[in-house]
Amino acid sequence: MSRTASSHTAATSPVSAKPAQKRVRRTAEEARRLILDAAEKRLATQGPEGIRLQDIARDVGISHPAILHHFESREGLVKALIARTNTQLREKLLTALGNSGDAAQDPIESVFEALSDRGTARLLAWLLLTGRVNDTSKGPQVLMTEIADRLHAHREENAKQKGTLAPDREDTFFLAMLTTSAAFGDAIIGRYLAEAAGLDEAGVKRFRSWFGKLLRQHVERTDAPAGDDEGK
Amino acid sequence: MSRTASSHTAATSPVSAKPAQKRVRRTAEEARRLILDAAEKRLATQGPEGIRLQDIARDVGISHPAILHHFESREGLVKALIARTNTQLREKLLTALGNSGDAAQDPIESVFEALSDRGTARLLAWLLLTGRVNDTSKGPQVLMTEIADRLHAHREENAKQKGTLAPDREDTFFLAMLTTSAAFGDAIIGRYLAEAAGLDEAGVKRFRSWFGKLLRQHVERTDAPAGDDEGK
DNA sequence: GGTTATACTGACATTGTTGTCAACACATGA
DNA sequence: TCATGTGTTGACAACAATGTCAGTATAACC
Repeated sequence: MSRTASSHTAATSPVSAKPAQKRVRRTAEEARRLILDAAEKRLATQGPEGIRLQDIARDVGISHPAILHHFESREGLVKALIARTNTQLREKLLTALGNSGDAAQDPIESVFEALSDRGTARLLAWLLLTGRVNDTSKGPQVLMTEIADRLHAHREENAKQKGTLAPDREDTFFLAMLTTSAAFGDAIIGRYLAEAAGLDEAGVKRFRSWFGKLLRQHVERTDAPAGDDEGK
Repeated sequence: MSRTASSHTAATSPVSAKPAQKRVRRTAEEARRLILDAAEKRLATQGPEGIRLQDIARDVGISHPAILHHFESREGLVKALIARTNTQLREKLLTALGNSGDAAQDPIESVFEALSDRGTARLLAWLLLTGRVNDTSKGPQVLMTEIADRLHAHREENAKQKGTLAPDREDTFFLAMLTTSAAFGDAIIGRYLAEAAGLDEAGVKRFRSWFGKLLRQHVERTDAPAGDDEGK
């Protein structure tokens, strides 16, 4: 209640010698970037409870009100982090899939790569688990449909060229769904599974190409002219 | 500092009329079960931040110190929850896979079923994301290897009966890893993916059997005598 | 050099959450 | 009916986390 407002101004008077007041001042953009980087790292390593303003502030080397200055609130920081992660993922995936000309040598591994890089999937998994996706941006699920659409167009074109039957649209969606699910699951439990199975890094890589090959074989067979065992 | 210890004992004296003190008293086991149920529900819907003693206590209809009485600390509650979830999952999976005689009609769907039931995978995903698995029990990754071992034994036996080549051990592990990863990922993002793809409940079911078929075809081809395109 | 805008800080308020403690109430058995 | 064990509670302590605020320091522009 009784506000002792004098404490601050009183302390400003030259009590002792502390004139070396070198304060770092960044541009707002730079500061936001650094804060988001630190938050992302904390989140990826420690989970949601790792996003604490004080800790992040210490990581960056600022005081925690500075974070509030740039992001309004903790929730604002989280939303900004979601937005940035989504756009980053989008760019990564789209360039990885669409840039390399036609067939995008191995889409599956690209997806895994993009998601495992920096723990993006872990981060997104958290956002999905806390149900904070519908709010800000459209989220990864929309990205998945975009990619599925591209893939399907590609398959249809191939079919037309070869004169074979166009594949079922749902089949392509299932492919995309499986890949996305597997990538997310891999981000969460992959580490433990590999460890339990006694796989080293090369083994994990083998697993991914095994998966890629599995899907490729499926596509080849499904898109083949003689769809003999399609019905069963 | 100065403890006003009198407040409580003083209030006990008959100030007004409140003799209707009906207090519910459960067995310790029952109380623990109810508390774990409530915690599980909170965790599945709201994430780790949803495990708050006060909230859980309100859900059960008790006071929060009662929880501490049964579980020592919040962390103790979490560990008990992990342990229970693991054993439940273990029982569910093992009965689903091993009980139905020989081939366990469709192991993949059983795994999905077991993991999606009650949000078990969501719960485990949390525990994995927060890195709280190595502590208490062995966790789902060990369970995966057990299942993989069973599956591999089954495949080897089949191969011996048919006189074909025994499949690569790693192939079976990859099958198990993919299934586990996909199931976990599905638990997290499956809802959103299905929504984005415009799938209803029947569509989700189709997806799962599509996946099951994909794996079955792979097994059939890999275990076939003529391994012609195995190398590529 | 002075003015302005704003990134930034220290101290504090506020709120929420875990954990402690003494006492209470219900069940069981003597 | 009394004694004992223990499930249960309200009040409080201790601590941590977010958010507020007045005021400071730095960069840019005049």
